[in-house]
Amino acid sequence: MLNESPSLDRVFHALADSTRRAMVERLALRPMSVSELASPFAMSLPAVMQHLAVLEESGLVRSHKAGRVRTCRIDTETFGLVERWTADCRSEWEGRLDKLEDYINTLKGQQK
Amino acid sequence: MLNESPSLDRVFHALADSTRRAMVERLALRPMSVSELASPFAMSLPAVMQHLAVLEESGLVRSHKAGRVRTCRIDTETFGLVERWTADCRSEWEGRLDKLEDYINTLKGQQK
DNA sequence: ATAATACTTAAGTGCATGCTTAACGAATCA
DNA sequence: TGATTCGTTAAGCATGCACTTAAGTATTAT
Repeated sequence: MLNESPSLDRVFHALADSTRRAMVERLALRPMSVSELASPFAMSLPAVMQHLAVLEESGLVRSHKAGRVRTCRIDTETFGLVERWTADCRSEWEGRLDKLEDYINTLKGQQK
Repeated sequence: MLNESPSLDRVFHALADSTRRAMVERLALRPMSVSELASPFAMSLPAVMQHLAVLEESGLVRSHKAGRVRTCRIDTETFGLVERWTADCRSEWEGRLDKLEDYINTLKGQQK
């Protein structure tokens, strides 16, 4: 706990932008080229490239170039980081609630 | 899909900072006052307050003041937003992989 | 009444982010 | 070969972010 985790910083930051989330959603459907990925967005290609760079640095997306076309795909592994962190938090407070419930049940038991 | 979702923007942005994640982790253990929440961090109280404001605006944390002490607690509901978005993405690409697997199985069937 | 506690507000600073346009590089097509 | 297509690099700009210090305001304790 109290982990600095710069990689979680990068992943959450990458997902904190609706354009980048939409890119991730598109890539969840299937891998695609940069220009196909960019097509629905009302911004310049360089802007899309910068978003793509953020996604790649976070580990959420990988890409490789063949000829003049770069194909991008989701890296499913990095998604696990987010899922794991949220699950850990949840289990922490649910554990706490369970203990509270146990305590209440103990009180009820004593009343009888 | 292709949802703008400013609330997801806010939630992910709130979680994209290790101090704020640590605050969430602390509050997952139990509700606490601002100064207790702030105690492990090597920064000024106003800085902590600003992080708290970001967390509250995202919906991840609620607080109320009694006398001179403000007590903060996690709002578990907003966590669901993150869990739901990631689960939706995952099911999208897993659905795709299932379909690919089906297709491969069909090919195998044809070979026999 | 005084002092200490617990937060709050305001203002300022340096650096990061999300775009833009303009120019360039390299692979494919006619 | 010369023109397109697909992507990349560079520079610049407005805005936002994560702090800081300094100076408040209530509340509670002595």
